[in-house]
Amino acid sequence: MISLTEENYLKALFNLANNAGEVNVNELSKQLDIKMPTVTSMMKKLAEKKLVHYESYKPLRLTEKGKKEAALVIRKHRLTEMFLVDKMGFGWEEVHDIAEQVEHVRSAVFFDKLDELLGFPKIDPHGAPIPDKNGKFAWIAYDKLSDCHAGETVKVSAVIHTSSEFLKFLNNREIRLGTKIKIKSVESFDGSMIVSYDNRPADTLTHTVCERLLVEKTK
Amino acid sequence: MISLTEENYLKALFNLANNAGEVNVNELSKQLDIKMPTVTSMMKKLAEKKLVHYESYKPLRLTEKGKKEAALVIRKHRLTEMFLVDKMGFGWEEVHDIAEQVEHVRSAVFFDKLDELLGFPKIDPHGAPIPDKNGKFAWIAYDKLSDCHAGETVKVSAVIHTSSEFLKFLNNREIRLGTKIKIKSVESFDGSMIVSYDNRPADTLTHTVCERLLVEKTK
DNA sequence: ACATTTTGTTAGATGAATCTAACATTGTAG
DNA sequence: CTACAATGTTAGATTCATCTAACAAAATGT
Ligand SMILES: [Mn+2]
Ligand SMILES: [Mn+2]
Ligand SMILES: [Mn+2]
Ligand SMILES: [Mn+2]
Repeated sequence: MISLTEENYLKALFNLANNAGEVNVNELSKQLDIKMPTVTSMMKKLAEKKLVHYESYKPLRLTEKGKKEAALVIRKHRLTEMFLVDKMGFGWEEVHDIAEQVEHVRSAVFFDKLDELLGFPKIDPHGAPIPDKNGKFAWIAYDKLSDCHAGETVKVSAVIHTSSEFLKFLNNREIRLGTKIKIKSVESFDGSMIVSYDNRPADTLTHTVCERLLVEKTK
Repeated sequence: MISLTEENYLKALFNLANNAGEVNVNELSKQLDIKMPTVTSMMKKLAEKKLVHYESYKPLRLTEKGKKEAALVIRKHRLTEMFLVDKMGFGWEEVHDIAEQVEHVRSAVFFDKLDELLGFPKIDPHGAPIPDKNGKFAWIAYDKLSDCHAGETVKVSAVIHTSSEFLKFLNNREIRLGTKIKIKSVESFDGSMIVSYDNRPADTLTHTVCERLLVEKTK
């Protein structure tokens, strides 16, 4: 049995590990806003349960079992977010905090029903993939808008760092998943882009914004 | 701030208090499946928070504040159950355990949205009233089927003791809210009733069943 | 290479919610 | 009215998740 608290640690570990596969105690501590000694002791507990590999002073790594359990929590989170947006009419900027709680509901039928009512969605409202019931992800390789070039037209496919503030900013600019953005020019000194989309007047997106938008190139 | 645990105690107190307004430590202990000393110490804590009146060896009573908070938890529970049945397609026998968890989600907008999507329902899937946002109940005075007489035709309006087993029994008999039951005869020695409804063959309902069905008399 | 900073661990304390064992009060049945 | 049963409280222990203070290891920079 994995407690609510343990589920949150596993999810945070998984999300931080994305590239290297390794996470520092310090990083995890900051991510969860929990002090390092608490994290150390929880890591020992999760190691007992064979969910993480733990050795003193070494970076943390999820075991295969840990990765699977983490993926299943992420599945519950993302199905919840999708349901809140698609079926309940919430904005994509409103759903994270609610999903952070609902993801801990213990009921297989509940999440199966969400999945079914949503038509077995593959991505969540922020474009992130929803793992299947075995915890397998269908990773999709998107480009950061900030890595694209003047003259290209791209489709917004996902957002990273999905803080409510950033999502509200995108709402103001009327940028959503699916928006086709034409890159007019790129300022080489600060990486900001002058873009147009949806017949709006040309607009500037800062490098910070462009780094957080994942896109697909359209030919 | 009222913890999840405290919310469950308040709800149990409220539900047990229905008539007398008073609840024994022992009753509450059994209801929650928590030992008496634990209940006593929680009562002292809730008394500190002005949610219950507590005096040693005296029956427990919710304060007005406690009643209101309890009603608001019940509101969240019942809105959740209603949503699960009406909007998600669960059976009325499946929803209690899920609602028991979802009721603790901390998000006013979430429950407001449920309420709105449901069209501000007044009763839950078991016929129980849903308190308003101020914790006020619109009590409806129903009769127990067991208090009705041969020859009367009544409409099932609510069920009490909504265990999954009892609800599945009603499913098998195709008895739901709204079913019109004609009382053919009452066995005086055991209180069982021979009834007919929905053009089904006459059927016997034991006293135990009749006590748990709340009905309205139809003229 | 050493001093300093950053990161990580150990030890011990705390608060919430639970338990058992022992004792106290209240209610009840002869 | 007394004895026994039922109910309730107190005291002390446990588990979980957290913290702070002190110490230890690793990384960094001059
Ligand atoms: Mn989220
Ligand atoms: Mn969470
Ligand atoms: Mn219920
Ligand atoms: Mn509950």
